[in-house]
Amino acid sequence: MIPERPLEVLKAIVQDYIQSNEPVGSKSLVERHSFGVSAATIRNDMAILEEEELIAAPHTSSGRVPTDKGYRLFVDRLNEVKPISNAERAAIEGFMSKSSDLDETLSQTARLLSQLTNEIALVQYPSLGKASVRHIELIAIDEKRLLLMLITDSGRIQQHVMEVASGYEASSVEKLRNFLNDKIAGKPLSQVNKTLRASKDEISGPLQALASTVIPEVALLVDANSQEKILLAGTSNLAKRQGEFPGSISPVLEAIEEQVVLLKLISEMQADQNGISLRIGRENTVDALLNTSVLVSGYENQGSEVAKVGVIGPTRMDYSSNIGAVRAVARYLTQSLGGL
Amino acid sequence: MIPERPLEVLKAIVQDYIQSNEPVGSKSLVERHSFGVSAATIRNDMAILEEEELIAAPHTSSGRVPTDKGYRLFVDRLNEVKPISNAERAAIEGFMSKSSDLDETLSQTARLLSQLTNEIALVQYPSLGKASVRHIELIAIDEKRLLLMLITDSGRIQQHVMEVASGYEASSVEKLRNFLNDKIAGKPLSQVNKTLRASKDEISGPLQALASTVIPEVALLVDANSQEKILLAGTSNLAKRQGEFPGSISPVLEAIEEQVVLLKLISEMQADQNGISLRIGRENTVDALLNTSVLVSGYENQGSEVAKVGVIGPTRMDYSSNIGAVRAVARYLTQSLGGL
DNA sequence: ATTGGCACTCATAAGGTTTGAGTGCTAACA
DNA sequence: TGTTAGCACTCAAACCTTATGAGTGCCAAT
Repeated sequence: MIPERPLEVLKAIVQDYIQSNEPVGSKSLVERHSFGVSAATIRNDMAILEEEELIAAPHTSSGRVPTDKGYRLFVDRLNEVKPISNAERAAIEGFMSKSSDLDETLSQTARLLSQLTNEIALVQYPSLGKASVRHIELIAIDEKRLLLMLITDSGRIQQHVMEVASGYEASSVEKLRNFLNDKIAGKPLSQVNKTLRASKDEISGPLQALASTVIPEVALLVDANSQEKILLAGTSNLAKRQGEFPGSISPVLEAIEEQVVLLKLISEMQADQNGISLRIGRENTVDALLNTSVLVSGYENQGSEVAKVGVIGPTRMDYSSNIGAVRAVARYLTQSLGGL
Repeated sequence: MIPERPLEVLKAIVQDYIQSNEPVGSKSLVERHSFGVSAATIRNDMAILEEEELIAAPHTSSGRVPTDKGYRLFVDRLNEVKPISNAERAAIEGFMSKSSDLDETLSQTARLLSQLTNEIALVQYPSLGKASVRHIELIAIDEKRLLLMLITDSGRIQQHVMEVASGYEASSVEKLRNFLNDKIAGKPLSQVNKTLRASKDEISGPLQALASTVIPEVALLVDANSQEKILLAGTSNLAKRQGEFPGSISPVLEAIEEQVVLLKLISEMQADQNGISLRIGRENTVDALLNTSVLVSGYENQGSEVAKVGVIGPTRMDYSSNIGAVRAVARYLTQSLGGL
């Protein structure tokens, strides 16, 4: 068990390092914090912390830097989340214009969060695992093409233009639309395909040709729809803060552009009691994110968590502020979706 | 008038510099190219080029680097466009899967072009200046909300969820939809608002309440629709090639994220006889793009140019290959839209 | 448990020197 | 007139070498 003061020292080290991006030494620590003991004593404490691998020295006889484990302990036990300032609250409220449009709301949220934190913000589209079909729409575009739309109760709208054998009747389209809605409106997405397959045979006559073209496309759209999707904002923050990154930033950018990896990562993350989850440095299984922390919070729609929103930044990010910001934004987003 | 050999020297300088990213000197020039004259002679030629401000020396007695003016002359008079290789052609054809979906096609195009050139690729959404309404759709989502969709003949589909006073009738929605389509289907976007305003009074009875809510939203959607939009891909290429950039890349990234600026820029650009337009370095009026070149080509739909596609990269980009790639991709895109 | 003291380390900065690619010029040459 | 060899000159970059100083680790004293 680590005694009290060394933990305070760790806290101070994390704070100073986050602020200065310089390894911090015993002397500057006693100068900037009032421990009431001498530098030599702090050095002893630091030796304990190093023993525990909570801090490390970039090279012999330089200041110390928190390790991933150090940040972890800091976040879990020492960090007080900084509530967002009034100015920030105002920014959030002003920014989150009450659009009824899901796409707009989400992309605004992403931009907002990236501005608030100066990190890369990510917003995951509401998961469709539990979503169900609200409405399916079939619109004739021209003689050869139909527009197929799928609207889910989470507000997500997906569309796909499909080609069909020419020469269908306007009335067939309408009939098919009604048929489809009868069958699958209200049904959870996961059951749509099964239901469609089962009811395929109910169609007969002139509709059949059209139906046999359209139904597979519906299935495709449902599949595409259950695919998760992520929105990013503030990628230029990374470039701006290049200096704060050990090594090169380009693998990070690449990993982030690779949405699949990110999705897998954040879906694995388990929320703590505050709804926040955090992966620090190597805790991310992804190699390219070795030096980054991923901080996300779930947001809700209709009472249950549907997806995540958060930030990605260097491990030495300002956890206090960022956790506050992410939490606040997630809350506002939930609220905003509630009204939607 | 600049004599022949100095021009050849300029060409060689541009090529070598693009390849090596190092200032190029007289000696290495004679080594790598067969001018049949000595380094001293080349030096004389270089003096002429410097006189004309086609090349410049980063510092006294170092090699020379092309100026913007030098690149310009190179591109206009010396450069042979490198036709794309078979491998590249195959890549393009394979990549451009024949999706009927405009969004998909464009974002695929952007990714493709960024991979082909290793630059940042940009694709402008088809302009709506001359586009007309193909279809307008009004779909009931729930008691309080309608989904409004606008489909243009360029294939662009725009949607907006709007809130309406609850208690409308399903039949009213249908009537209003038919009314709207009667009025504006086939009309150019620019006339939609006027037409709607003019025909507002034709509506009477129970429809009126609904119409007065919906029509302004249609107008909004039309406006939003005529707003240009740009798609970017390969932003991480910038980070990767950081070293090739004088100064910092972050202002560049910021400028690029600021779509308005980009849009203005590319809309000002005039195509040459090959359909290609190019701004080199300072020719871009935007300060942040001082060290970048913007290379775009128009692409067509239904026989007339609708928007642009191209790349952004350092002034010392490989113009030969990039022009070829942009041209090819623009052609394939045109073709791909034709079938759409 | 805490502290002052001290030897030791090592990255970084500062200064000095070398190196070498590259230029500009001139005088000779074809 | 165009070309060339030759040479003095320049200057960034590479390479030393030498402080400087923040920082450590440890020990003996408190």
